[in-house]
Amino acid sequence: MTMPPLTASFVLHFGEMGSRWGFNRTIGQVFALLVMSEEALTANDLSDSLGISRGNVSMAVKELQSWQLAKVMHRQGDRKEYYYPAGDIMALAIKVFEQRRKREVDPTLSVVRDILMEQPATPQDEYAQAKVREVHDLLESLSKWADDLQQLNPDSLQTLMKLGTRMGKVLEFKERLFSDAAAIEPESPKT
Amino acid sequence: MTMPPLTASFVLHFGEMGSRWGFNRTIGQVFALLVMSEEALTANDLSDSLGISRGNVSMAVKELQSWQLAKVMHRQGDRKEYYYPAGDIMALAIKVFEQRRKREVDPTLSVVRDILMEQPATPQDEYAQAKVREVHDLLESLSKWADDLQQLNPDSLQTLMKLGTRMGKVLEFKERLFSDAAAIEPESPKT
DNA sequence: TTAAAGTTTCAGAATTTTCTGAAACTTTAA
DNA sequence: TTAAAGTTTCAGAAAATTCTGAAACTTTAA
Repeated sequence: MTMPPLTASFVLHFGEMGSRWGFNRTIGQVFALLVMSEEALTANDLSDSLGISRGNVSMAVKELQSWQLAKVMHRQGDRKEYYYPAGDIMALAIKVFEQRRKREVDPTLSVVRDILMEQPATPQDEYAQAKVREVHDLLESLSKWADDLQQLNPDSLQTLMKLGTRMGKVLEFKERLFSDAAAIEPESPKT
Repeated sequence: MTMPPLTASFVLHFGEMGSRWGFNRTIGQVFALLVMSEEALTANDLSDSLGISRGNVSMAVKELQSWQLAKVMHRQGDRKEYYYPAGDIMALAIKVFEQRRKREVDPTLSVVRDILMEQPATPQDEYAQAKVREVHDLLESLSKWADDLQQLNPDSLQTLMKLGTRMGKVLEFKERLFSDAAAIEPESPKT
């Protein structure tokens, strides 16, 4: 089984990008090939098309299933497992995001929380802890925001992205109002 | 020069996370240490504190400067270079995002565009190209959105993140209106 | 039961990435 | 000029990651 040319170039590129996207070359290639294929593929199809070992394919599909990016199906009277992508492009992208946050943000958030529980031992530690708190606050709001966005259905997400700049305009206007108010009543108590 | 304990644990963690965040352990550690330090640090400070070679530090600070995450300063009557973080936590986070997009999304967008220029050679290629187009559209709106967000000043960003869920509610409401309208006038021409 | 058809595992090989440290280079000032 | 104080480079060593392929395992059906 050999890949049609356009598929091949996409698959190869996705393999190269794999490591930047948090998975390795093989996983990237397998994922891309599943997405590009109209039909579900067997482990042997993948192994042949990509020229990688059967064992490697096995690890890759396992990993993709753990990322919830691929699923398995069976065909009538056929014992082989057929792999296919777990949803449309949008759904897959959302899952990749979700997983990356889990791997990239959550562990840091947890370490950062532990550090904030500690008693600072030196003045430098006090400074460090203040910085860690900033990191904590930022990661936490980021994380919450991502949660919120993920609750949205894919269509709302699309809408939101299209909204883009206009959203920014609204916010800036709102903030200008606030700072004007502060300038007018400079001696009002801080709340 | 030895790091105070809280700093040390943060720095070590950041080193471990380094690779997931798109840079290696050393770069992660150097960056974290710069952020945690009240004073700017010399290459030797970094090398001593982190227990890594002078050459490695040199590469790391170079890389951090190329990411625009660190800057150099000099002190009166002192030839050494002193490194410090290029902005507050929020500004640094924004830069990390920007850089990651540049490294993770832009190359794919470019490959994807090339593929869309090609003439599909087989029916499979046609299917593949349709999928690639979906990927393209998604990446492009994502990229545009990120651009828009980056234009915002840090305070607006904070506000936006805090807005979180409520934003989603608004959008869902808006969409409900749309689909209701469609249900009421099912035979109206599509525009 | 047995064997055929398939999947998974994992030790070690291959590859890739990172790190060291010595040598080369640069800058400053005497 | 020269040398001291510093920085950078890069070949090869070390470490980490990925991949292979043979053996072990599982499932199904005759």
